Amino acid sequence: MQRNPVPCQFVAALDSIVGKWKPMILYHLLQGKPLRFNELRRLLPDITQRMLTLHLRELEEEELVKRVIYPQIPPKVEYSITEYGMSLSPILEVLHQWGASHVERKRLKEENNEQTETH
Amino acid sequence: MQRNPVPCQFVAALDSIVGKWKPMILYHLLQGKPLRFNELRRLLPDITQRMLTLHLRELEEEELVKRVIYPQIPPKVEYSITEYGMSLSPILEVLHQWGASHVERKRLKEENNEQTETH
DNA sequence: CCGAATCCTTTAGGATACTG
DNA sequence: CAGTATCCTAAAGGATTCGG
Repeated sequence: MQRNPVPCQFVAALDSIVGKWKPMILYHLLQGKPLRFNELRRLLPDITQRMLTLHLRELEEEELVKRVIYPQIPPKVEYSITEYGMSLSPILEVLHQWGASHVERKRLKEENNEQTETH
Repeated sequence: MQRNPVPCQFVAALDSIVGKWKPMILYHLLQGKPLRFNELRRLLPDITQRMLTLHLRELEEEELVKRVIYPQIPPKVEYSITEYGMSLSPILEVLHQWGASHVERKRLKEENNEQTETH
């Protein structure tokens, strides 16, 4: 996208993670236990079937997530993290850390604002 | 956004970084040298004035970037990374690393595909 | 149970022209 | 030089319905 050879790598990385639900899907799968479609739905209460399918397909496409179909009636499909997907673990870890402190920082700031406003 | 208390921190972090040009703006400012509006434009050849303004305002809003106006004619404005913005450095570092290897991985895969197809 | 298909809304981003 | 203001397009995401 960008001529500049260095920063464009950020974009490549972010493309794999960005998507409204992708970090959360990866987070849950990184716990190690394979999850079925409806298990993921329950873990992500607000996601629609369509978005879950779309995001899982994209993650599968990039080989971050593996899809295993058990030929049964009723059908059973399990999603799990791939070995390559595990390499995202440090990224999500550091994102999570920073995000938590960022949220806390914002919260503290709001508190201060309220106090100075009411006095 | 999400009830689940843990993964939503990712979103908070990503919101600060995501945006077509934000990682690159941050990357350039993290070099340490304050940059003027048009200097940033030159570093990001394809960005429009509008998008540069918008993204800078958002980064400023989150106190990741500092804006200093020198009251002169012609006007001079300098953008620099804040101390808080520097805390993003490890994140961008790890994203950059992973992104680079991800791109390389894809490239190798394409190469293999071409070879097996032509034979 | 695990989706695909269709249609619709919202948001991000871009093109262009103008200004103190 | 460093922006605003307007208008427009494309892409992401959501709602709903249908099917093996």
